Amino acid sequence: MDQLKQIHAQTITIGLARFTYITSKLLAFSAMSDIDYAHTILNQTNTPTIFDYNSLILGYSKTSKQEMGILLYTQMRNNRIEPNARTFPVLIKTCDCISSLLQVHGHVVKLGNVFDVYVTSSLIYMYSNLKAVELAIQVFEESSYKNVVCCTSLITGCFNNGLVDEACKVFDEMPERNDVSYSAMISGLVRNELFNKAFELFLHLKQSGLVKPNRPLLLTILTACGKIGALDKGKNIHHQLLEESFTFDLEIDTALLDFYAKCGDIEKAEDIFIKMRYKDVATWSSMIMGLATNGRNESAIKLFEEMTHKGPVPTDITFIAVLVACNHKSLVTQAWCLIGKMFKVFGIQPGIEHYGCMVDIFARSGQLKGAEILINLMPMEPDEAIWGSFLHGCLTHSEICLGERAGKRLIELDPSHSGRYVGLANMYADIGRWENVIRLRNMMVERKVDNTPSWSFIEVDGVVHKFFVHDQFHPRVNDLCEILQILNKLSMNQ
DNA sequence: ATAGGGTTAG
Repeated sequence: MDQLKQIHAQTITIGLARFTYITSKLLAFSAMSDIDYAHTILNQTNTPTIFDYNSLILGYSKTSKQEMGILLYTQMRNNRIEPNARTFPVLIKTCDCISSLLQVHGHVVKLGNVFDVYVTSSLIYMYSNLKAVELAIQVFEESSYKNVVCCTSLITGCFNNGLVDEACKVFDEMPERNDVSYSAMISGLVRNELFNKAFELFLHLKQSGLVKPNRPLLLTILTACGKIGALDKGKNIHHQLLEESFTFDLEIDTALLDFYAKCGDIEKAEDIFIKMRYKDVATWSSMIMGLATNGRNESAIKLFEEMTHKGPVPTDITFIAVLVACNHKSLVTQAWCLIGKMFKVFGIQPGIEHYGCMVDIFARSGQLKGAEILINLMPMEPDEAIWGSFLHGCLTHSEICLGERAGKRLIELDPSHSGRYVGLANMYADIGRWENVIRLRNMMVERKVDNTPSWSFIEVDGVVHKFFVHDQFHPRVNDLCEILQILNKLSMNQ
């Protein structure tokens, strides 16, 4: 950037600045790294062109000052500079609410001659980004020319708004696919927890050799392996990353660290952490969470303290990680202090996960009253996890009345929610009040509550095995039950 | 002569 400033100074000294394309080139270049400097160049230009505005709006679209896009567009039009087709893809990217996007979309339609496939794909991307996926679909359907980018935009948009079937349909029907569209498809499946489908498609891609898996795709697959604990599969990706000689950078190293930690190889994760030259807040958070979920709670808390002294500024996610460690050690006061510190020192508003951790800590340690007060005080609607912690705490500390009251109130609040019946029923079952369990089950049938059961899974030799509660479908269910009994006995004797 | 869209780690 300093060099760029020198060049800029020189163009002014030797009089080159009057050649507008030289100044424009400087502006475009600096808009990528120093937006304020780029804006100064625009302000110093006597007759800014459409090139200058387009470059500057693009620059702002990549910063947090999104609102500058519309502002510059207005200023540009006041200066009687007409926008062209290249103005809109970048302007659309700076729209931070649906009303400004609708307004910009209106301008595109009104001008007519600026509507092209770049504008279409940007509109699809931005409408779905702002949670208006129906409008994205509408733009897509009304467009006469749909290229691979438009289709990919819509696939991502559908996936991010829960429209899984629609995303698959667009992918199946698109005439041409490249590495980015495969990447979008597979990462969308992973985000929607359709891991088997994602791995199937990845395998198909590798075997067919249609397109080469790119860096984002390999990172997505690695993350998916971590989420389902697929150690061997993930190790393969690790090797592939080495073979592809992608430069091992912050993102890849952090993804690897997180993957090994999630698969239980905490030593390997620590090894990567220690060897990393550049670590950012995601790296630290990942390591703290890895230690906490692997039972190394003291180390997690120690690492967090080290981070506050000489590491990057923690985020909301870092605090979740250290709260998990506190939870495992029943450090009620310390957890409470951390949440206070998070808000007062770091200005981070507690989210539902932070409240969730705290309720769980209270409930586990038997402070059910504290947990109840917190649930009533929290500014958002408590979710399943929070009520689950509370009910479980009521049960383990024999606070049956409190649990019963909470469970009943929950069902009244949302009679169509199966989890609320199941939570209370599980509590009755554990204390042997079977008549109440049966009553709740009947109530669910009468009220036609959708009761899709929960499930868990494990990957063995590349196959994901899925289990429901009391599921007897697995071919080796007897062996599995026998092993479970042995494990239960072992943990009882400890 | 200069300016545009889709996939990516906690």
